[in-house]
Amino acid sequence: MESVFEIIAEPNRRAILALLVSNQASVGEIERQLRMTQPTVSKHLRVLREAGFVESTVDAQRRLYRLKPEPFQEMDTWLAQFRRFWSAHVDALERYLDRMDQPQSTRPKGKSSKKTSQPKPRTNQGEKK
Amino acid sequence: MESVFEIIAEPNRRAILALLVSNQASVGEIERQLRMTQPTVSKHLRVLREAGFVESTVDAQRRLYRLKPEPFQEMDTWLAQFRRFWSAHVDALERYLDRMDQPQSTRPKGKSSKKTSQPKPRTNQGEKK
DNA sequence: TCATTATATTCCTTGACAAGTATATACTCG
DNA sequence: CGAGTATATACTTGTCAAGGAATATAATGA
Repeated sequence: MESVFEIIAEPNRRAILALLVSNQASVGEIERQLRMTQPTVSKHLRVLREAGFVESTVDAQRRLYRLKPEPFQEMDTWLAQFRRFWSAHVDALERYLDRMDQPQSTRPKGKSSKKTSQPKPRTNQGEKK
Repeated sequence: MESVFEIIAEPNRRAILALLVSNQASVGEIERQLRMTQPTVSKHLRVLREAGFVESTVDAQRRLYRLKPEPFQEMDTWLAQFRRFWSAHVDALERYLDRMDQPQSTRPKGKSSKKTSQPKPRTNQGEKK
């Protein structure tokens, strides 16, 4: 359980994080809102705390948990290496759809401001099993 | 193995994705570059393919694998709900560091009451929105 | 002090999954 | 055709994490 990716692989932990994004919450509040048992909530919160996703402060007998930003930034950094790739694909899709909108011979107005070069047709190929 | 988050929880799969971001590659190339056994590579590629992270085309006896954008966009969408939160924190940290840079007085002494401290060295890079 | 509330922890069982080994499938070329 | 190459799959095993039940710890208030 070392990486941030393993931490968020667990659905209940993602639910807890999504809950905490709007407000801090106590264990009992999380327990009721997400309909999980109390030990389950506490155990997931421990994992999240040790991974730096949340921190807690004491309020009488309660403990209030709230998000910490660092692991999210780390995920975003990892994702960034793919961002250029996928946005290129989105652009290609946009150009394709733009062209579909136009009658095939004449294309009077350019909606997308990108370049309209089309060097390579997509390899559209089926999968089998 | 349902969600995209479980897929990328596995370090070898993340390595494969990171390798494919620059170029498509055959199973054998992945095997050599990442020093994994061939069945391990094939099995991870199967998982990645079924989850929509990669697609393959046949080139003689080889199969060339390349990335597909959709799951990355899905991750980005999930991450987006936290982005407002963490950028607010980055802004707060920046303001704090800006204030530290000022040689001015008006330094309140003991300010924080209860907080889990988090030592963070400042990496200097000025950026404003 | 005791009772109550809130949370953390321990023990146990179960299931998922990753890797290794062996084998199967598929394509190419002589 | 057979040999060689490239990839996929089957089967087994070890590890590890998630959840349930019970219990421990801690703070509050009477």
